[in-house]
Amino acid sequence: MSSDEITPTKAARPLRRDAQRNRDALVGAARMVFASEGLDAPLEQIARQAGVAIGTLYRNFPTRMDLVEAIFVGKLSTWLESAEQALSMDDAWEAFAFYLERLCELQAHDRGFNDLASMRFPHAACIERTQGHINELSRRIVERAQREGAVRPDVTVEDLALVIWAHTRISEATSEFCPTAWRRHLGLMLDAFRADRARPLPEPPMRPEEVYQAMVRLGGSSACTG
Amino acid sequence: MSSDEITPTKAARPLRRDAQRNRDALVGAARMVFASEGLDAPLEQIARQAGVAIGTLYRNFPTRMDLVEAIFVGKLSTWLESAEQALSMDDAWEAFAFYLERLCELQAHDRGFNDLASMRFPHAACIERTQGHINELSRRIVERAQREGAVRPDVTVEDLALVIWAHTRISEATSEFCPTAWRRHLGLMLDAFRADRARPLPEPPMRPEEVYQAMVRLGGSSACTG
DNA sequence: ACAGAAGTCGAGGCGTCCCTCCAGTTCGTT
DNA sequence: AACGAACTGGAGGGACGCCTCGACTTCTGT
Repeated sequence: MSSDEITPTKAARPLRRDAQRNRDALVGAARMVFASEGLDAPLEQIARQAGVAIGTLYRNFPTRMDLVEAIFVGKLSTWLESAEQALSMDDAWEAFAFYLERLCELQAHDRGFNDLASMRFPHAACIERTQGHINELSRRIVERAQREGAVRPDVTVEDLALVIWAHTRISEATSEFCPTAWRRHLGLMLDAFRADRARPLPEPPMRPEEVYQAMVRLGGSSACTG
Repeated sequence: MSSDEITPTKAARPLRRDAQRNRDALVGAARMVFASEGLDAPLEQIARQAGVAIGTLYRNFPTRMDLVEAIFVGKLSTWLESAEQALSMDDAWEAFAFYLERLCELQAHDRGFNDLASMRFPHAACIERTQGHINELSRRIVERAQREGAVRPDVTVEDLALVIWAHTRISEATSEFCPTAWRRHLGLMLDAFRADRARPLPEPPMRPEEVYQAMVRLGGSSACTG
């Protein structure tokens, strides 16, 4: 608590060298398996691929979500950084489009991240915090583009959830035989978001809590007990 | 083969009365369970809800797909009829919009149909045939609207698959807390399809076989062995 | 009312995945 | 080199879902 400021909870003495090796192998295996199978992949498959017994996995990551956090903090930061980068761009429409494209690209080849982006896990503090932060930035990206008249005024950041959900399923369907199909969908969606000649929408936007609840609900399936 | 022309295969003598009652109960239960849990719902849950033992379910419907066919021929016909109705409408854009709305409405409160619409099952002849037919009509709906300049010329019927997939996940996410959210997504997509707002798309359309393969792949998860 | 065909039940074998537990091994320190 | 703490393997119990099978029950035609 005094000298090392990283991870102030858990004084966590360094792992034994063999243990560290195993942990690394597990993280590597989980990265691959989650990417191809999604967040509810069998943990035993991950252990097997890491060349380690199941007990060792559970020792290092008592819950599935611990493993998920370990894997995805990085990619979640990348997402966040894309949002920041977008906000630093000059053209607000370019920024908006850039941001969505980046996000979809991150989702495109990783079913695990795909799941993660469309869910919320109230008990995974670290992920939760980042996602909240990202949501703030997303809102600013949308609002800025609206102020400049590039994005239609009747959408809200909640509508981005629709894009994320849509993208999830589309890339699940197409990743194998037609891995760039999502770009076409995104192109259509971008046209939908443009301000010029927008027709009134038949339905009010979701409220933020509704989106949150919906994402929690999706997360409920992958045992996320914290 | 001579007198009764209905279901020429399977001379199928009528069921015993109690057996018919059980079969009906199973169909009813399956309708409910598939609607709320999707096509991969546990069959034992269906049997339980029908007040019948699992063996009886298997006697009536040796494979899951037999049950699925029994449940969904009706809804599939409704889908087909909506397509026909659209083709009989005067205004091609209205027809296009009407058709998509109808389809999404059918999907909206039925996770089973939701699954079915986004998958193909090569071994389920009856479903397969109807879906092929629907696909033909969809193509004509799109092309007519394009000929009249209502729908942008760079889309194809294959792009409707994107709408279906998108809708699948969106209604899965929102059905509980925000059950009309899909209308907003559909509104956006319709704007995306309008001819007068189109920017060039970044990606060519999928080819028909690619869509087919993608849908077969999605179907592979729910044991569809015929 | 009876025989036999038709239908039903549900236990049980199989497979998958979850997670726990502890005897045995390996590491790092002295 | 030797000790104790840290770590590991993997058997095993529990939950769930699939599907089969044969003893039992119920219907229906005569």
